[in-house]
Amino acid sequence: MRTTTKPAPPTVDPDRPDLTPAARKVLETASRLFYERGIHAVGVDLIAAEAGVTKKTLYDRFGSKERIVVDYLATRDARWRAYLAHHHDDAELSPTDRVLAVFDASQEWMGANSGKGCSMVNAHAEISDPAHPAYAVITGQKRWMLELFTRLAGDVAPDSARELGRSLMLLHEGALVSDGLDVFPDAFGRARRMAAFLLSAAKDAR
Amino acid sequence: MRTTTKPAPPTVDPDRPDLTPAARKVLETASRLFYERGIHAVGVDLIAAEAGVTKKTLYDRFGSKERIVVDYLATRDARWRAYLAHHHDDAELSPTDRVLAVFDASQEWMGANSGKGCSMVNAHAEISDPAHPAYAVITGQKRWMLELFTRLAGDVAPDSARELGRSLMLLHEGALVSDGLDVFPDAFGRARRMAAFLLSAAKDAR
DNA sequence: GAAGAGGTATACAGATCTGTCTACCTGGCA
DNA sequence: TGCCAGGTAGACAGATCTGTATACCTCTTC
Repeated sequence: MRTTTKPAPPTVDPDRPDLTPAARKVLETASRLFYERGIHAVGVDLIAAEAGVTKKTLYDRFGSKERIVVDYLATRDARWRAYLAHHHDDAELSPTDRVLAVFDASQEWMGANSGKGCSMVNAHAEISDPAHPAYAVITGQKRWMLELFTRLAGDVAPDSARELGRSLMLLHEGALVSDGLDVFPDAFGRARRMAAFLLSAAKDAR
Repeated sequence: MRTTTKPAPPTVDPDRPDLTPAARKVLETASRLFYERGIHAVGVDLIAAEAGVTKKTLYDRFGSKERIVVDYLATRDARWRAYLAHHHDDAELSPTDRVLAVFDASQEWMGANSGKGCSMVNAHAEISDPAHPAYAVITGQKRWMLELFTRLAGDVAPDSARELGRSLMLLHEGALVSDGLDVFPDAFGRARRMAAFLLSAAKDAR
């Protein structure tokens, strides 16, 4: 990884108005199954059956399983970004609170989507070929998150934006995986407190 | 998860002297392929072919693919614990240095095993059934790591051992996944610095 | 009222996956 | 000498997987 190409904002519409009702049902069903059971463990027959749709319709709309996988990740990414934007628009927040709001949003998101961890990390575990079209979606989201944290950190302590951004990213990834493994409670609350500690230390060091 | 049963130390011998040479070759090959490509993406035919062994031998020794998966995770876990023990035995370290040595060991380990992240987390993404025998290996390792960090933290700041242990665990998980995703450099170095910061703050608060 | 988009139902092709079976070989050991 | 553990070689069974094909139905729209 670690290319020098730019952020890559071309995200899909989270509501997918381009899809027919049957196609939307397929994507929703596939997303749930992929997340709960893993990508390779879920076949197209199962997706079609659970979606209440014939396999022909599935292939007429998506063309291949690989395409459904890519759409699954891209749409979930788009929904997460929209979810996060909504959390940031909610009120006029201090720079520090805007950082902490990301951890709050993740906690709520994982609570709602009952957590098996990060779908991007999980997909990364199953996809070995960097040329796979899903790879760009996965790394794209992670780079977007890193840039988000770096930008938000810059509003708290401009001189250490890059350093702080990476540390916040590490905390967020740690909370995501810890929450999915469920080895100790309240991973996001903990990461949030640790983030607040880091931010206050960076502010004091000005 | 979050059972109340005890740690569960019954680990296998990392060198697996119980295996025949052909079986050891199978396990080594399977371990590499599972880690690089994912468990479901690798078939037993491929494992046998790459190991230079017939499929009959493979089934005579292991009985099922599931068993190879469990042995893959259990043996890797055992090797990691031995690797870590070796790092802790190396010299007489201060309590703080013993914590930081875990991050050093992980960095070296990932450097040698060229990282696609944590094999336990990756396996967790592919195994949905908690009754699967591999599940206990995965959660067992994570709980063991949490207890290790808690114990080591207790030697630095006894009053906050539990809290510190969880925070160190979160940092370590964050570094593992960040290293695997390769979205920013030197994740373990960063986690190590953050851990040192946390430990010094906990010591000052005594 | 013709056409086409978006469906259902179902069979099928071809590949791949886990697991089994028969037949044979080889070296160590009682 | 004979036995047996641990192999090789290779065919095969049965399930499952991705993807395609044929035939038909039902709206909406021009």
